[in-house]
Amino acid sequence: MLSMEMYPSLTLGPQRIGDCFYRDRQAPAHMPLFPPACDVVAKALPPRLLAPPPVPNDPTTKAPKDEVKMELENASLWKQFSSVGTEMIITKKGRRMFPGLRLKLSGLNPSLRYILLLDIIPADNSRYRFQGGGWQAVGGAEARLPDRVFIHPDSPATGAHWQSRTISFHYAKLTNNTLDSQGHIILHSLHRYQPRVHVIEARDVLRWGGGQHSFVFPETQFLTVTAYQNNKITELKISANPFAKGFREDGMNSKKQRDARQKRKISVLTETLDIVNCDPCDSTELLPQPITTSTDLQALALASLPPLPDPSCGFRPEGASYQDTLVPEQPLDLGQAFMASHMSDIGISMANGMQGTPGSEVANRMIERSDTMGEPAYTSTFPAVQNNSSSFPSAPLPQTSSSFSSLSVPDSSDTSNAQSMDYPSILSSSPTLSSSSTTTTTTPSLQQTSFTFPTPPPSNSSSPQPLLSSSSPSANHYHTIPETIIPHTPTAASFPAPSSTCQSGLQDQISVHSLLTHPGQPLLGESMTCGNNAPSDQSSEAFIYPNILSANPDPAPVTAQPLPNNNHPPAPSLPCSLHAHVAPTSFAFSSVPQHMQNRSFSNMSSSYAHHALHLPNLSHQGQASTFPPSSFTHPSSSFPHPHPPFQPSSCLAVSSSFQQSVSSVPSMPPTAHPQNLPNPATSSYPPVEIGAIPQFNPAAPYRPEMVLHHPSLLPQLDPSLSSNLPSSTPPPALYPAFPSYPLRLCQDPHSSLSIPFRHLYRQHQHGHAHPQGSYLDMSTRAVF
DNA sequence: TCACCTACCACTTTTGAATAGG
DNA sequence: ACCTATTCAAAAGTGGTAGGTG
Repeated sequence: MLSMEMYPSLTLGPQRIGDCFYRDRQAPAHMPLFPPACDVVAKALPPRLLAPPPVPNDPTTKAPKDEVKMELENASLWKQFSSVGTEMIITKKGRRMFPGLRLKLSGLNPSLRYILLLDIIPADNSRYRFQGGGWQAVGGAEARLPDRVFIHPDSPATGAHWQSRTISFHYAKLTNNTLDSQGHIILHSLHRYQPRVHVIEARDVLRWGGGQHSFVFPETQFLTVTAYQNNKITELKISANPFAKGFREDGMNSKKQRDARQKRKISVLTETLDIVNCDPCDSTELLPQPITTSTDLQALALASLPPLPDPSCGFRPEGASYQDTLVPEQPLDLGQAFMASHMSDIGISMANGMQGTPGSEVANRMIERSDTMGEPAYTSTFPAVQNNSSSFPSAPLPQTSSSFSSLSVPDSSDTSNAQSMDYPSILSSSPTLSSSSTTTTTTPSLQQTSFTFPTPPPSNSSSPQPLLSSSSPSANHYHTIPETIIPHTPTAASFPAPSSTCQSGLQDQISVHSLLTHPGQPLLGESMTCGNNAPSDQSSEAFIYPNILSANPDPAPVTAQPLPNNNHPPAPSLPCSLHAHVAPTSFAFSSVPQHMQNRSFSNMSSSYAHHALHLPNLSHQGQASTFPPSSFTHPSSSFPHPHPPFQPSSCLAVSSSFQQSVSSVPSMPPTAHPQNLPNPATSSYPPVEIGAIPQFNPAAPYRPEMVLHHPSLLPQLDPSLSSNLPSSTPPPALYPAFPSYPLRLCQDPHSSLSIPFRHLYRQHQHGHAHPQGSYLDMSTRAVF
């Protein structure tokens, strides 16, 4: 509604998800979601991003911009996961993220309209494998995939709208299908990623506004998997995700229940067999054996189960193997109770012939409870997180644990803090809990420009640590990338923690930028520590998700305030910011013509359509080599330091303009190695780009007029419009775009921005829009 | 042989249409 | 006739798991 009012011209205004969905359904699937138009969009976007309009004189925007803050509402939940090593399932059809990103925005101008985008960039250039209870880098990352951005379904909406509610990106889906046509965010399995949220001011519905802010929450980093590797993660997901309720101890789909069902089946079969066959053979084989243990029973049952009883004999030796697989763990996991439950179950089934008797259920539950209670592992493990015991036993992290433990600052006050928290209790809380816990908000780390945050770690809060613990360590500081950017050496590191350390100022700055831009690097962590001494522990290789929870307590909402890129370069960090900007800018859309910058989005409505805009590799990769895991600072190492442990809660504030963060990375040619990044001068990214940065370049090619009056978008929705765009003239790229996805830009400034939205709109109308949000494909693939 | 991916299962939650009541 | 509340069924989201693939 609101949106509608706000954007009268847009018939589709910000709709409810349901509405979008409905439309989608209505629309025949015949339309490809990402028609060429998407490319256009992508093309259009980047440029704009790169050079956000200065809008210096606009009083209305200024104040707010500076204070734009974003908090991660469910930070505590994220921290719980990150302490163990967050894993996200990706499937061909697309899988939602859990936990989802629940954010609180503040500092926006209530009257201005903003677009919220979510993109996910590689956190480093490695591929991982779960070994020895931990994640370890085992090689280089795979080729980049098309960068897609998920547009929050409410976009565009006023600052008042965004600030009046919790912003959730839970509708965004992740897929490993490189040919995905649904617009889901495409990721590689077994890679580490960092979600980013961008707030873009849309002064006019049609154009990008001057303000762009990017936020990164280190604790939201995750590894993509097609099947969970870490049992602790599975437990956390089950306990916190309502949809997985069935897998909880008391759920009907719990291991126990499933086993019980299986047993029942078996028992039924066995009974049947007994009855039917009454064959001595069967009886002797099955029954005689004392069903002392559930396992035995199962084994027996299983053995007989699959193939119907052989006339000759129901029991099959081979079955043993089968049973082994099934049974073995139960005792371990569940303990006696479990076994008992089985026994009871069996007994009942045997006696009654079946299941489901209430009594048995109750008994089971009782048992289960006792199991839970008794099960130390779960609780202990969690809490232990901080300790070595950590979830990531693996390896190399040796000290990490110790270091982490030290880090973990027990903030008594901070209950939210995972560390202090009782894991079990946490678990018990369901999703909602998350929300509650979520109350603890974390602020994003500044990515680019602003490094204002050296705020001391809030003590309270939640906190803690992000996966990146490594990165986190420097919470307060924005680490820039370590001076020495070491080529990534995948093998060594187990989750390479992003190096938190930033050593040199310049580099730091750069690194910061690179963080954003470069996936390769641990975004956050590194950038966080700018300048400080953060120890860079390159050794960090070892662990990825340190158990740390967090040490830092600081709740405080250290809200990251992204610096408005536009107008004000963060003074303090200026140098850094510059680099950061520069690099990014230059590279990202170097090719993009400036005029592009001015593009407006014609139809925001389109966003509803759920399209994905492909931004040419915004985030990705470039990085890869840049930050070798080794380079990452290991949190553990860092801990000892003076720096307060990174606070997860505090995010990196990336105030930077969206463009920077976004653009920079993507554009990096694969070839361009991170190594290059660090040094601006040397870097492949020409300084020239700097000018492009609005903040720095007042004269930036921002042309308000173009943007301002946008004719109603609807009229332009016509698909044909896209054709109008100057198609792409591929702007000369300063930096070769990622090979796979060459960036093509639109020449026509006027149309360019609008196109994306038009496209979106159109898709929405006709394509398979995503009910829950739009996706922008930032990369222009030949495919499209 | 192993690591990884896919499809399917059973379960739960969410969503929207249909219906009933005021 | 209109609006609101309730009910129900379908759709979608979950992790587990067997089987397939390279």
